[in-house]
Amino acid sequence: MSPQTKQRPSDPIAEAQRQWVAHGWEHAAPGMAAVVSLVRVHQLMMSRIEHELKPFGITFSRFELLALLMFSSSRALPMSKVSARLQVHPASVTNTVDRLVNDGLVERHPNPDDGRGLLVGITDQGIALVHSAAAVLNQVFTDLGLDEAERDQLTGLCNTYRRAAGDLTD
Amino acid sequence: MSPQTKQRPSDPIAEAQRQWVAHGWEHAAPGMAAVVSLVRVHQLMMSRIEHELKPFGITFSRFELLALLMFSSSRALPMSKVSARLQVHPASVTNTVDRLVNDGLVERHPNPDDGRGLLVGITDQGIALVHSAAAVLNQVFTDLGLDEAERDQLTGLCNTYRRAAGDLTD
DNA sequence: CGCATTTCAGCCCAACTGAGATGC
DNA sequence: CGCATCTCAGTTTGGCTGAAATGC
Repeated sequence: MSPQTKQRPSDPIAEAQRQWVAHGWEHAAPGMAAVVSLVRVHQLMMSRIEHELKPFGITFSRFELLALLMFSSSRALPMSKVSARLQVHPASVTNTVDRLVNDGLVERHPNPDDGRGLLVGITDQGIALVHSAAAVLNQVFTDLGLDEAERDQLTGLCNTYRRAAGDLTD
Repeated sequence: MSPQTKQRPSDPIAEAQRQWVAHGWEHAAPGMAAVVSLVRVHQLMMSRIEHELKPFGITFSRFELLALLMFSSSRALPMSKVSARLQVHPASVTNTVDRLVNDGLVERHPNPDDGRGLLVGITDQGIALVHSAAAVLNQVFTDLGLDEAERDQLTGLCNTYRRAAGDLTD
């Protein structure tokens, strides 16, 4: 490679913003930067979390489902409630539950209150796994790389966005 | 369904945070809330963006690739550079480029400077598509639902996180 | 020679759609 | 009856790995 070809890594997002401005889209450039930055942070966080969870043989979405069940009063919930709480498509819940059943972490039971539905319950093995996985994840959550004020500011801005998007009942 | 069963939608994230505290993980609860909130905002933003792009027959990652090419001096880049700039795996770039070639939006050319490599160049059709799609997306970027100060604060916090994660060359 | 570039086959995961079975 | 719940089959997307082809 020729000299100068190996340029400084320089932030791809800052570079994109510069191009946006150069192209006459300066009014949209800061919004674009905000979106792409958030996408990037999401990617960094998720890959960190998935990396930590790998030894446990679960993904973050599976962890979320297990944690949800563990915290419900009877350690079991109807599929429909799981879908609503995790805000994922019912067919995706079926899919995730299938995998967790395969690994012996949850079980399906008939719902005594509604013959159409099923309950998903977490097994003892699932409970044990959530505990060890949570120990590791809580470590990550506790040391995000932001101080407490910044972390709460971030949460607050997310809430502002969610409210504007109609994701919160004001 | 019995009365009271149809509860207020109440924020699933706030609920999770309550459970975290109730379970003795109060030190990690705010970090958990920050992460899950950001994941949720990412989901909301992406589904909004993908919805806007649907009429154009492209996804956000394809849009990013097209925009990158359009802004490069010769409207073409080596695969390796695309991979570095978009921070995606080389095999994923091959995949995305395949689809774009299929739709006539980009073309592969031999790289005159390096016989091993290929250049991906955007076609006239690709340029036209980026222009119309950008018009719609810039609309979204301009009106995110945050005011300018909040939007820039969000970008700033993302940068702080990225720096802590080693994603920026300090 | 060792190294870089790119593709390819193959895998996993998550999401969605549309159809159907079952029971309220 | 219409409606809700859930599964199932099939498609799309993206991301990754490991091996091979090519040329520096």
